[in-house]
Amino acid sequence: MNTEHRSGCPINLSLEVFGDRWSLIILRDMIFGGRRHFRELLNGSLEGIASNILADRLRRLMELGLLTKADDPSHKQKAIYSLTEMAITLVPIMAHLGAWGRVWLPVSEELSIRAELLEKGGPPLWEQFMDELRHEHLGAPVKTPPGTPTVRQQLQAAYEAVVARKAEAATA
Amino acid sequence: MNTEHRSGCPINLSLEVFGDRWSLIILRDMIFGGRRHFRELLNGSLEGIASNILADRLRRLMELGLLTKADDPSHKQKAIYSLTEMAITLVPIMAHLGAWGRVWLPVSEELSIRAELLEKGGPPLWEQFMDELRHEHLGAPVKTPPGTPTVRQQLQAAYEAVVARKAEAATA
DNA sequence: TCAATCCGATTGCATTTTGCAATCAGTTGC
DNA sequence: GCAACTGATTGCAAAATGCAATCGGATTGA
Repeated sequence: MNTEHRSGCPINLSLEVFGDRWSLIILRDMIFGGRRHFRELLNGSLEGIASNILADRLRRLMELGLLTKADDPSHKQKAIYSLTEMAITLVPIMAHLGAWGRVWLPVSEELSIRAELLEKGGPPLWEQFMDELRHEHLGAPVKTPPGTPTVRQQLQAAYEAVVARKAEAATA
Repeated sequence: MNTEHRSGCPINLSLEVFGDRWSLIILRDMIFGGRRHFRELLNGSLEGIASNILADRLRRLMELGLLTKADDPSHKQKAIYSLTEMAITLVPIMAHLGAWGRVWLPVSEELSIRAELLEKGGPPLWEQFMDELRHEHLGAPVKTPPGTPTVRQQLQAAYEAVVARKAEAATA
């Protein structure tokens, strides 16, 4: 990892981590899309990341301590990427960024419903989501009662409801 | 302004605004450093931005609606840059970014004291700061009682106290 | 008056980063 | 055996960045 920094300012250092057009997109897809494999990130990305950029950013995010990589026991060539605690604690920042974008930028309705729910849920919902991510990626024990729908499931259901409603409105 | 977007996702759109190494640095210096002129931003920047990059980013931030530019009545050549409401509402994101960076990145003590105070102050302090910025940049009426120290003054005083303490410790 | 300084930029140029398409060698399922 | 899929790598053109020098106009100080 490169240890030369422009300054010791927290905002500058954060920007040295995320100050590009792809790193946060990859983390978004892992956090909200549940993606763990190279191909899932490559083909599932709405924005169409190139494979060389994806490989470079995954390597860089590992060097920075935001991701780890492990072998997939089911496939000798597959790698599973996991979020570290450092990356999981970005959830509140993602929520704020989404909320800000929803107010000021030309977001699409179906893609902003998740941001809306996250905003309305506030810190308690973010904490629940972070616990779920710790379970998925770090093997931490689950804290929510069994049977509780996961935050990602709730967000996904809301997204699909909007898509279905818009499809119905279009055919009606 | 370019209206082609990679996707309508709020996080992606936010990244299209801030996904570079300088835009947020400029906004940070305007918000926390109170800088309004080209030269102040050019020479005051800890990270050493180049003048052509600064000119390009100021133009871009104006196109995006985050800044406005006006003539300085005291100097026919000077331009005054002002934050818009869109930029002022970034304060909570700045606070979160600073808090995250303080935990996970090699920040310097004197440059992270502001982030620490902003974090401890929480949303009420952010709101007070945003009101002050609305007064400075948008001409909005002040809401705090007269005589109350401004948030920027509080942050600056804390910064200087750390610098003074470290200087004393170094000579002792 | 007049030179020095400051103002917001602009220019030229070398380096670095990015985006895109094609390709790679090993693994898997059939 | 063989096509499809795995995580990447390579080559190359285009764009962004970094740096130093410079611009014409405005202001300042002697």
